Amino acid sequence: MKRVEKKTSRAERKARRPDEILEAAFEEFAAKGYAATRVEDVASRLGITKGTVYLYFPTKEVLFQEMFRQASTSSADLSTAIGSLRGSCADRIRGLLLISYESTANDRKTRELLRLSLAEGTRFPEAVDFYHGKFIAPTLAALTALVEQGVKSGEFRQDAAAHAPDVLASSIFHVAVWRLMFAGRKPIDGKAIVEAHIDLVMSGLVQRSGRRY
Amino acid sequence: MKRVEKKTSRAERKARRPDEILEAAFEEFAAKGYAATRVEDVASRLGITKGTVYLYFPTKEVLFQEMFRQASTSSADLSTAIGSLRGSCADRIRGLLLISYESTANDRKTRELLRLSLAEGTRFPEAVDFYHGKFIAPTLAALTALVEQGVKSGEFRQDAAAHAPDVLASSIFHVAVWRLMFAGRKPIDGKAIVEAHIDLVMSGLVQRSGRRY
Amino acid sequence: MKRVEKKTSRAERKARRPDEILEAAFEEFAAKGYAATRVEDVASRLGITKGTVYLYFPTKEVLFQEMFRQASTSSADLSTAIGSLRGSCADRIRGLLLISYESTANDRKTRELLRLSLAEGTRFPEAVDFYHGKFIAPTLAALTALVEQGVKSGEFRQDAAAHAPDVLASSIFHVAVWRLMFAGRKPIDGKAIVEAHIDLVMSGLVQRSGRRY
Amino acid sequence: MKRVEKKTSRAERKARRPDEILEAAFEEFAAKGYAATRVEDVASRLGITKGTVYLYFPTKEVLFQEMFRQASTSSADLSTAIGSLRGSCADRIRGLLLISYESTANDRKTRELLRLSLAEGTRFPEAVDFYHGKFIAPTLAALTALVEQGVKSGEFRQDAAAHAPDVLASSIFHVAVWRLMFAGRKPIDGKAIVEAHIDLVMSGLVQRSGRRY
DNA sequence: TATGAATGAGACTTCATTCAT
DNA sequence: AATGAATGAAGTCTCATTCAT
Repeated sequence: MKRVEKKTSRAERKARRPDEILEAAFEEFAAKGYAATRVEDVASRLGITKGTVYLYFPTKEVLFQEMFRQASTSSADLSTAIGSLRGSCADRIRGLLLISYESTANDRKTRELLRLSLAEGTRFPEAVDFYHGKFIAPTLAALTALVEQGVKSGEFRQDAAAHAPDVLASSIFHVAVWRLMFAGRKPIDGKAIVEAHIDLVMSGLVQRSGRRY
Repeated sequence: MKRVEKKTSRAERKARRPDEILEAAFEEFAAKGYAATRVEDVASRLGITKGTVYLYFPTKEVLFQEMFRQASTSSADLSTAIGSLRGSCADRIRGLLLISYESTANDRKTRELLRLSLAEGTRFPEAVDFYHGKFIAPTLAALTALVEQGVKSGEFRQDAAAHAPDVLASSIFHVAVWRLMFAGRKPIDGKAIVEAHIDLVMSGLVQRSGRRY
Repeated sequence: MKRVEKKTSRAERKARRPDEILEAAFEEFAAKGYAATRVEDVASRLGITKGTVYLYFPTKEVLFQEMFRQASTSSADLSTAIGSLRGSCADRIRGLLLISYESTANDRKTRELLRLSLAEGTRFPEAVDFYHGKFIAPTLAALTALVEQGVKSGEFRQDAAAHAPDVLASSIFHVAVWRLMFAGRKPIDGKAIVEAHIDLVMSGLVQRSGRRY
Repeated sequence: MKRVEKKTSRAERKARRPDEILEAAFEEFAAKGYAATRVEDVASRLGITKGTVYLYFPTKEVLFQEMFRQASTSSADLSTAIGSLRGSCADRIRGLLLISYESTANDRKTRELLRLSLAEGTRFPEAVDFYHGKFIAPTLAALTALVEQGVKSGEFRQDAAAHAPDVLASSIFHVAVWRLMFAGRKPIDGKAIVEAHIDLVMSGLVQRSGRRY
């Protein structure tokens, strides 16, 4: 294959190779799934040959696993963002969900990892564990903590504590799944939905003098 | 292969064959995805051979498409159930969502169709269209109608009309996706979550004298 | 591939396939060694394709092992022949060695198995065990028994008992190795050598009248 | 790769490289055969890389051929040793066979060259010629000369002259092949066998007093 | 109708060889 | 001189599809 950039030194190229390959692998696996992706397709994306891919990753399986690991890790760290939230529990929940939306439903990479988790979970259970540990668990844990705090402080209804975290998180999945299914064919305003969801759920969550619907 | 049931006549068997095969195909495709499923795996499930499958379906692709079509169609018809709802808009929405939950998130078959839509959508866009037409569109359309009616009648907040249908449907996606990802490994009480979700969103949706949180 | 014989029924063909393939595998492996033989070469010999070979043998390794096993087993059974020997110990030893010569050094198949044992013994230790069990052990065991008997009866020298079996068997290895190395390029009269060897070992090279050399 | 010996000068190292490589190649080819040996395996033995091997040998084939040539040549020169034999023909034959045993059956390197000759003879006929020219031909030629001389002088039987050289040499092949096949798994006392063989061939297995068997 | 032997295209993986550094 | 990244031909094995029985 032809040299793309003359300036890049061999050492630099070599240092970047694994990440480049992982990146290309992400694109291919996300687009076609594990089984339907050929190692050569991954290589072609970079203008290299399949042999070169095998220089860095011993098998297609490992390539997939490393790709998933890297893609999960390269995304913005939720925990950090979660730590910087301020305000009332309601405020913090809103902030948390918006962060979570941005990193999970609105971020193409994370969205595709969700697809891969669903599609390849049988063959790669660790991928699902990764996804859970990186995206789902932190959000739910933080939501649970905030909801409990809100209940304790009397800010939230007592009875809602049990399922509120799942309820709160659901619009994020909704938007993510929608986009995975319909790509650009049926566009939705994800942020507006998530905000409306927060708004509506919060109205219900917050203690009120009046009675229910 | 040995005859499984002696009583079934040849003609009966023959008449059922296509459906049996589609059923077996569903199981295999759901478990392994399109590319990783072998036509022989499908046949083995029925104790027949590859060749017989090709007697009824010309290619693996067609087998997948027919399987998807049949699996979508065999499920309970949402529209009928929707038509039988009675009561206030809130009541009918609650009823609708519970029906939708049962047929979408709580029904293994429909859940796996969601997985396949996400996993194979690139290769089989019609599958996605099917899924949308059969499960998503009817629910959203009915929700939209009910919300609009509720807004008109003053039962619901005006401003929430725009995104309420998506918000209301979210927990169903949430539960469906959760179960697809974690199977039995992280069980959730789907119905309770959906009900809590309805409860909380309704509290927010319903017109109230008091102010917001 | 074209049908070679119209008369052969499918079932007959199928029944013979494994042995045919093993036979072809023997020829290829013997000629080129394990690593240098392609499964396709084996198939081509029969006018079939590699896929067919994999219908009967799961891997090239198994093909080799089965081939070796079959080739060892298909050869004439030494033990039977050994049992039918009659006469003095010397007569029986002569008879035994001639049988052994015929089946080991003079039989192309067995000879090639010796080559494969030597060439592929590292990768296939069971092959060596097979060869030993089928060709070497029976001959040496019978020789040992006959020599012991001859020593007991006073027919043979006492002091020679220890190594006589190995000494007696030597010329067979000699002829076998020679033919493996030089094929037709340096022909030898194997039988004459083995007979001369028997003769000399029995009676001695040195002139009879006087004392030893 | 790290420098193995600090004291060795660059020039010295360079001068030795070809031989080092051939030595490493010998070990690898002997252990795995030509086709199963990777050039990189050879390099690794020396702590160098593939590329370096190609600096000295243009192809794997040439590497094998040069290795075989060098390994054959590096062994003790039979002809010299043969020339220094003294005594009766029987004595000289005994001496010759013991020398031949030491250099052929008892010397690991020569033994492995025999294996390679048998295993790779098809692909490398020159290897076989080398082996013959270096180890077999000199021994047989000397044996032939000695036997002829012994027959002429009346020391040996007339009738045995024709095949005696082959007969005399056979125990050496026997021991060599045995060791190649069974390595340490079935140890034999090679020298004792060769000596017993010489003894028996010279004097005969059969008791001396009477006539032949 | 059903079988399953056979095919052959195609995918993964290996490795001899090259060559820029 | 030495490296080792890169190539690409080649080999093992799989599997959708065909077709004679």
